[in-house]
Amino acid sequence: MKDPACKLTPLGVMTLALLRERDMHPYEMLRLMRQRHHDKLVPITNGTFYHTVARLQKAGLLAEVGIDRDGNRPERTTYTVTDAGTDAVVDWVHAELPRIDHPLEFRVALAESHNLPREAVVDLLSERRAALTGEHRLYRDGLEGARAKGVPEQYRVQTERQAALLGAELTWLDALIERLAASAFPWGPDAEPHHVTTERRLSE
Amino acid sequence: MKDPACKLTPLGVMTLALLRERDMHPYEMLRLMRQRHHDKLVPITNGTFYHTVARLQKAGLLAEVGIDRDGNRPERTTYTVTDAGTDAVVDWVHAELPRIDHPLEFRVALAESHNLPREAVVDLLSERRAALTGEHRLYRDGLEGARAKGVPEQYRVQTERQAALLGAELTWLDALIERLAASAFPWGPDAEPHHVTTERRLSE
DNA sequence: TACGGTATAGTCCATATGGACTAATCGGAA
DNA sequence: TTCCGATTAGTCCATATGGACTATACCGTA
Repeated sequence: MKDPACKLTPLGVMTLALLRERDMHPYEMLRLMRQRHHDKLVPITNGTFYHTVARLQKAGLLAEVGIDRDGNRPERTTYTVTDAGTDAVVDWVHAELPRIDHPLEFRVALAESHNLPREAVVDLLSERRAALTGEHRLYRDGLEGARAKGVPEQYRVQTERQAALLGAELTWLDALIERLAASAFPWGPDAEPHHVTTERRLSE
Repeated sequence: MKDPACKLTPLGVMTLALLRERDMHPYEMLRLMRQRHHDKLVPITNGTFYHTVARLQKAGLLAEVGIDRDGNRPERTTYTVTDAGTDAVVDWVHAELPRIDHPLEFRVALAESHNLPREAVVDLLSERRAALTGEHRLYRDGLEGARAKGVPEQYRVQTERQAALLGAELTWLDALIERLAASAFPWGPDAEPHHVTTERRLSE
């Protein structure tokens, strides 16, 4: 039922999400993403990006809305996101938000989680917290066992780090869920629409 | 000078590192890595793994040492790591340990850092700490600015998480560097050789 | 006016990845 | 004995990725 969204890559999701703000041509999306440092979230290279756009179009998740030409520069095709594309983003976030493998996917899902209603996000993040707690215990037990068995510390540093980071993530997650559930701040695209880009427009 | 090691993938490094323990055939490496949960560190799929071995062999980093046959099952080629392969691991860890982009690569580098002498690791991790501190400040400043500009909290959650995790990593890293520098525990493969696998051997 | 550098807007290709598929053998139950 | 499923040991291919390359237009300077 929620199957067709399975093939989306993180960059694909970010592309669709960007187009929800307004219609754009590919190079403009590239510039925007880089200006907003979204390339810290996901590696964005030219080749991958243009391929992604082509794939999304073939999948019917975005569509051309016009071709304009500025001066004598190459034509630029402007794209818009389709209804299927909007649904795909929502479904993808729904699927990735509770998962604890795929750290990269989670970051993107979290960044786009405002596309879902507050209660859904609280539920999905609680599910994630449960999984994370289990994973944390697994690591701590594993380390305990290794220490007991006399595995030297130099072979455990990586696992110790992982356990420490899992702990930190749990702390952060608990705080977020609590604030979300208590409605400590507004949520949802209707509540506070993404403010329109104030930077100088690209063409003009 | 340290150039030829540049093309190594994380899985390639782990493969070479495994072969430093003893000669093995590919399927045995696969089993061992999975038994040791190295697939939590790096995704390990069949296709990728066998391709990786082939690539390493073509690059001269590992070499066949014999083909045996057990019963009537398919032949298994046993591999060993070459001197070039050993150097490549050391160079790769040297290059990746101080870097703060490439989180996956860092985890592998950390897991294999015992291949380097203690002082080198202290230096490289200190370099990493400096970079990490800068990144952390960047995030905190960015968040400060966003808050000042009135960017709604729902659009900042991902960045807040990143900042929190950076903080946790700094804390962990400081502790590790201090203990390493103070020689709080043994270090280096000569100090405490990796204990020989106690599990039941595969063939026999 | 010639000229070099940067911004625009991509294309192209070698390589890496994931996962479905193959094929033989072994062990145990009916 | 025969059949079923798991284990062993990979192969193969479609797709994704990174990064080098192209080509034009604009802008400031000498």
